[in-house]
Amino acid sequence: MPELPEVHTFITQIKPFVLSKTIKSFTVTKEGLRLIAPIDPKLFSKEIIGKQITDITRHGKFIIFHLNDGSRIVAHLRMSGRFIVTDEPFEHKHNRLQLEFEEGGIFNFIDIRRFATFEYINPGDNHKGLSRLGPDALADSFDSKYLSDKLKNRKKNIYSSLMDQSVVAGIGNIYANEILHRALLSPTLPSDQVPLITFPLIVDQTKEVLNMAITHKGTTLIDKSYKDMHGGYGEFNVKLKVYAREDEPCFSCNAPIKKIRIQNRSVYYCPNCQA
DNA sequence: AGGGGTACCTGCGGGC
DNA sequence: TGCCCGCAGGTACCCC
Repeated sequence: MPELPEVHTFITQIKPFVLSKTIKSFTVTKEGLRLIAPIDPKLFSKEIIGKQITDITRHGKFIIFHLNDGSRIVAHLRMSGRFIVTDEPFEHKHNRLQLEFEEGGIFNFIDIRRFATFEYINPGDNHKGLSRLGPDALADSFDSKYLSDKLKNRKKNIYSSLMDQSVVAGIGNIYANEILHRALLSPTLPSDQVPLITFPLIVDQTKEVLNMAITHKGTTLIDKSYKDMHGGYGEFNVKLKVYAREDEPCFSCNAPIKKIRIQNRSVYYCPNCQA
């Protein structure tokens, strides 16, 4: 499940094969239609063919392909999306859409569950999802003053606040669990009751966990749903301290890790360390 | 306004 | 073996 570090890894891996290349053709399968906007493949093609990809950036988990006329393609991998760039057509049951380049190479967007998105945005136009985002979790503007101001009147629990993309962009379930463990905070603590002195720790641990995960090319869980572009697995799972460790001993205090449900998601924490 | 619930999908593992 | 159920979870959108 791609969160910020996995998204970052995909961008880094495809950049050398995609940057400054010109789009020659666009194809989408019938099942891939629900990913794209505009949904008419002919219209989509018309908007992007002949344009050059000048940059690929990221805000939270959104991926932005910048085209040379100021237009953009905004993509989101959601739970199961991934990118693979190949020399030849890539046969895969869940290969939903492809961009072929004049200079050679094919960009493939694989997505088993078809929750991912791939949207063309005209120059100067807004993207709804992007415009709702708070600062990127790795941006300098995400600091303890920002976070404490943002949360001081929120009654919702701290776990939900960290997962709220309009508060901070890029944190998903796995890393929210890990960040709270390292900041010694109970996931159920109301945001407005987080001690002021703890905010620098939350911010520091957020950046440390995410940067560490980037170094390890992301997290691959037992179900192996995440692979990088070369089919490699992320290696951060060996560093996970609470996520998916129900009943296993806490590495700090040996107490069994507890699993609870918040907002219909599995949340893991040490009831002793994170009191 | 803001919070809660649910839909969107597919694969997989567990229980019977 | 096979079927059914629940789980995985990011975001949009509905409703109250």
